[in-house]
Amino acid sequence: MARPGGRSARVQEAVHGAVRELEAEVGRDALTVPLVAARAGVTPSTVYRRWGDLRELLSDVAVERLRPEAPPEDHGALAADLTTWAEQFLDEMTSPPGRAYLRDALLGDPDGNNAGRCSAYAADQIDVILARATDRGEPAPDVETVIDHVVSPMMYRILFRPSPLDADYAHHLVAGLLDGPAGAASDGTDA
Amino acid sequence: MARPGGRSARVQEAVHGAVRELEAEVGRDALTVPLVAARAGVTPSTVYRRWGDLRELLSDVAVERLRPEAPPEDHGALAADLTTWAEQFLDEMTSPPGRAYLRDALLGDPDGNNAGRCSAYAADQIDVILARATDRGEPAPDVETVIDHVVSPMMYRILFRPSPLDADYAHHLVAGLLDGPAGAASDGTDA
DNA sequence: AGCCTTAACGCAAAGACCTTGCTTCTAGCG
DNA sequence: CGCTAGAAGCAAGGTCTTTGCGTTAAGGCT
Repeated sequence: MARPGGRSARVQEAVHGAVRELEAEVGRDALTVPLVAARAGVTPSTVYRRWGDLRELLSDVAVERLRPEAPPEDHGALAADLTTWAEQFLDEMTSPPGRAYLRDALLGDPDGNNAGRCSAYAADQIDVILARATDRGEPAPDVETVIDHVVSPMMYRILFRPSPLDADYAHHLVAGLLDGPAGAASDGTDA
Repeated sequence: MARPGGRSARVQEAVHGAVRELEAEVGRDALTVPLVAARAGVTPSTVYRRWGDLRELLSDVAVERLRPEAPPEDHGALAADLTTWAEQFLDEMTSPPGRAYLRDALLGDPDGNNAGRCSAYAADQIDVILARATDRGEPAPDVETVIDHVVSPMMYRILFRPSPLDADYAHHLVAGLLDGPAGAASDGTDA
């Protein structure tokens, strides 16, 4: 049984905090379970039992850091909202820490739950943007379409390509989506 | 200095072979450096010195397995070639072993070389398909455009989404590219 | 052909990490 | 207030990882 309010929660917070502190102090590559456990004031076996592995622990912490802290900015028009969001998203994810968190989140993730959460964060943000557009009466594409045309290409290039990416690329993708073919209509994409 | 033809090459082949054998015999999760080394007939320290890490070794082996073994099939038309290739690509990558190799390849890859190689494999295959189309006189999109519109969405969903993917999705992506906006014209995408 | 140079491997010891059985603690419940 | 069970502490044992040093062998040179 989960006991969210008790000792378990305190331990989890202490361990997550220890990871964040030590990442800043000694660097991500120098982290070890015994080190984190000592900083958090728990025994290593506690960490191993709860997370099973340093990578899974780092994955948990990384996902926390990838969670957006605020809803996307409202610029009064779909194109501006999407473009700004995509630029900020790309900027965050291409930065060295962003890449590191992304890798960690994907890496220590046997069942894909954390990866799914990352994807859901982006989808939620996009959903807000599209809902605003609909409220304004603007025609808006489907969330899945935005993911296919904007999020996926950025992620693919971040993960697989060494070359750097700039805001122009994000702009180009959004323009290709909105000015393009099925511009504002949903096209029934589904996974 | 690299000494490609000598002992180094034999050791590398023996170790790679040991990984493939043991993956089949005991499963990927049961692999350890000492185990692989013993099977390959080398000492663990050799593996640690050359690869540094079990993950980097697995990454190397995984990239080898992701290399396409033959040029894409020629069906006499761009749409058929791309659709067939995308379907086969998706099928390979969504299979449990495909996902595992993909994860391993991305995972133990500090400088992104292996990820870049994976991306280059796909780009090369697409390049062949597009060159054929051009030779036939068909209008063909840019490689980068195909990557943005077809490869990236598949990869994103494989890596970040738990839901299964079928051939219809690949078909849908190719159709969206060719029937869509810039259908056959290059649009100058670049990383 | 035979020596030289040097990268790469083998060996072995030391240290760090991971696992696991058992005990103790504490939050929630009757 | 006592009970129950999930979670943490403790400690020992085993496995993995690192590292220094000697040896081997591939490639170059005369």
